[in-house]
Amino acid sequence: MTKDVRKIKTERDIQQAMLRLLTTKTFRQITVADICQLSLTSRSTFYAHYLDKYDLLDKMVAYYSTIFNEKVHDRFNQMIDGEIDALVRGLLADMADNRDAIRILFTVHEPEADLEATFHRLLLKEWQQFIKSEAPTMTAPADLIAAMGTNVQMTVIEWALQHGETSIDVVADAVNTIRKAVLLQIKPTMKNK
Amino acid sequence: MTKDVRKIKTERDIQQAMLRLLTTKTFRQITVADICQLSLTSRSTFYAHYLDKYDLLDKMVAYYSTIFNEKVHDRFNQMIDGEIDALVRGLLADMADNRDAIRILFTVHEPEADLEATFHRLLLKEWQQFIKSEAPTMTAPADLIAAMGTNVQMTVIEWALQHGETSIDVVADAVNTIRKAVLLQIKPTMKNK
DNA sequence: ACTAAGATGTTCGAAAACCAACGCACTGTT
DNA sequence: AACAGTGCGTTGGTTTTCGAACATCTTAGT
Repeated sequence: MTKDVRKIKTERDIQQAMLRLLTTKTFRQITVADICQLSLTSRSTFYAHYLDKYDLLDKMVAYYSTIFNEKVHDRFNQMIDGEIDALVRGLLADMADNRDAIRILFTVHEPEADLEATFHRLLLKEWQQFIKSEAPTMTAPADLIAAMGTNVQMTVIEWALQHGETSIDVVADAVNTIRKAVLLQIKPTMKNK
Repeated sequence: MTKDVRKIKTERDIQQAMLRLLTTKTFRQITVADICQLSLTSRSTFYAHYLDKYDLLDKMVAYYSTIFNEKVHDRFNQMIDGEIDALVRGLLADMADNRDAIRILFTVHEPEADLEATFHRLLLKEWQQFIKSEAPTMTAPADLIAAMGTNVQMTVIEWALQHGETSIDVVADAVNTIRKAVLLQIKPTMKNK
C-alpha cells in the first residue's frame, strides 16, 4: 500500500524543479517542458503524476497547507501567553525544513492555488473560533478583532520567512505591544499582566 | 549510444549519498546499505552500476582525476607568468562546481583510491615534463625542484579548497615569493622579472 | 489565410529500477 | 557449539520510467 520509491523520487524532483523555476520565471511562463527538463523526468511520467502544471501547484499548496493547518490547530491554545507569539515561533520552528519552499510559494497567486491566501484563511478561522469560545460577547465586532490578530501574525510570519527566524528578536518588542493591544479587546481582564 | 537518463540520475544520487555520508563516517564505516538508504536506490540497482563501494569510490576519484588532468595539461604552459599561479587560479575556477566534492574526497585515503595522491601525481608529472623541456641541464636535481613546485601548488590548492577561492588574495604575496624562488632554479634568466 | 514553431496531452514497447527473498561469510554472544 | 545479528552480493517477477511518436491547439510572422 505504501508508495514505490520511484514515485516519491520523481515527485520530489518535479516539485524541486518547480520551486527552482519559480525563482526565475512567473508561474504562467513556466512550461511542462521546462519542469521535465530541469527535473530530468520524461513528459509522459509527468502526466502520470499530475494532470498539468496547475494540478502540480495545487498539490504543492495543498501539502504545505495541511502541515500548516495541523500545526496551527495544535498550537493555537498556547498563543495567548508568552512573549511575541509562541504560536508563530512554534510554527516557524516546525516548518524550518520547508521555509524556502514556502517563501517561494508565497510569491505565487493563482486563483486556484494561493498558499499565502490559504494560510491567511486558516489562521482567520482559528481566530474566529478562539474569540467565540473565549469572549462570546464583545464591545468591538468580533470579525474585526479576528482580522486584526490574523494580520498581525501573518505579518510576523512573512517577515520571519524573509529575514530568518532569529531576526524575530529584533522586532519582538514592537510586535508584542501590538499583540497585547489586540488581545485586550478580547480579554480586558488581561490588563494587569 | 548516450546513457539513459535514469542511469545518470541513480549514479548522481548514489554519488551524492556517498559524499554526504563521508562527512559523517569513515569510508570503511560506510555500508552499501547506508548508501542505498540515503540515495533511495535499491540494493540490486546499486550492484547494477558498481561492483561494490570500492568500485564506486574508484569511479568517483577517476572522474575528478580526469577533469583535473585535462585542465592541468591545458593550462600548464601559462603557469610561469602572472601573479600567483595562473594555473592554480584557473584550476579552481574550472572546478568551482565540484569544489565540495573534491574537498570531501581529499579526506579519503584508500590504497586503491586516493584523490589527493592522484592530483599530486598528475601535477608532478607535468612539472617533470616542464623542467625537462625548459631546462634540460640544471645545477639542482630536477626531481627535487619538480617536487618543490608540485608541493607549493598542492598547498595552495588545498588551502583554497578549504577557505574559498577569493581568500587566495590574502596569501598571494607569500606564495608568489616562494613560487619565484622555485622557478629561479629552473630559469635563472628570470632574475630581472 | 497559411505556415511554422512551440506547447499540450496521450499512447506504447523497451529499458531500468524496485523489492522481497535467498545463500553466504563473518562476528560476537550465551 | 549453537545462536542471532549484520553486511555482502545475486536472482526473478513486478512496477515505473523513458523516449519517440502522434494528434491537437495556440500564437506569431509573412
